[in-house]
Amino acid sequence: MNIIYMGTPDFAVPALKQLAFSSHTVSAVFTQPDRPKGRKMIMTPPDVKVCAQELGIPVYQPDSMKSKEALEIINKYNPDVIVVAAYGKILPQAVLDAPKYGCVNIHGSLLPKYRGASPIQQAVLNGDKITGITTMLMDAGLDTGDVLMTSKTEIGENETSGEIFDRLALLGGELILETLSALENGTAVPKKQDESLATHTAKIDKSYCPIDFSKPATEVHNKVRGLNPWPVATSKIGGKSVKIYTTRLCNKTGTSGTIISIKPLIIACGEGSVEITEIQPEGRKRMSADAFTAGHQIKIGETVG
RNA sequence: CGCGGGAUAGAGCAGUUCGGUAGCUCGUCGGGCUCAUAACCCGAAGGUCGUCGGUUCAAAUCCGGCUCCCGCAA
Repeated sequence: MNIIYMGTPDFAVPALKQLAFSSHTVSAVFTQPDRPKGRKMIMTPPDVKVCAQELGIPVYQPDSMKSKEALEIINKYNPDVIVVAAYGKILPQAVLDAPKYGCVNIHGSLLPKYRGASPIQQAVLNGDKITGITTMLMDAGLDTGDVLMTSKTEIGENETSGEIFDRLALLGGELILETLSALENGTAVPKKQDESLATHTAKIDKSYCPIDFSKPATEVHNKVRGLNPWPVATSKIGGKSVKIYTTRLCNKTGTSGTIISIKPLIIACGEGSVEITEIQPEGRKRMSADAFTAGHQIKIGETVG
């Protein structure tokens, strides 16, 4: 099939590669414009752009898909299907209607659960044991289109959003190939989503970061791994803010929000406690908890947060 | 020139104010204690103090340039 691919971050890269190396043809890639990033606000191209350029595929970065120009570019390529993965822009009806088979979205959850911007993080934050990838025919709503295929995967007790991201990105690449085959062969069966089961996820930002140690340990642990690798859960130790990258559940107990063990570094929560295994103090590099406690004067009973 | 922290032994840190013998916690190695140990005791190795230059009898420390790392904000 003749494909136009739309996607932006690293999550969308594996599927693009799989399609590019398949029997299909990716004739054009749409992605977000380059944006200033980091401390020096250096203009940085999206991961998908970098990948597409390596593959020698033309890249388009329109500010809006609602413009006439964007639609003209799409029509010029006369695509059989548009594949969308974490593109980050709303597609107007004219674009949705442009390809013969419509627009197929690769979404990082088992729809109708977790529609919206941060399905993977929310699954981890909620402590879900299972998640997956859904391919669906896009309609005008936000992730409300008919479901084509799904692929499930388990979430390990200590897995982070980043790890699930990587895994789902690969699964998404496999599933989109199967989905396109099914569409081509006419064996695809679109299923309506059960609206009563639908949930929405908002974009994650840094207001999610501070840890509340009065909450149960499982909730704290889910927050830490759900916000890893970005934006990362935070707290304060000894008056300095720290990022907490990884934790393990621990069954020791004590006054919530206090340090009850130095080696290993354990902090009591509302129920149970968590062992901190990787941490990053302000202005320092990421380090193991052992390294952190070796160089900082931490006392048992000290309050955290 | 958005604000700020940092670079010292394998790791994490102190020492810099006020120049004068290179320190701490941990790890490593050796020995001891112990039924035993990631516990405890004794000992040892390991550092051109990021880099270049300046001041000085003397610089980790004072002055200037450069490189790299990180937090905040976006």
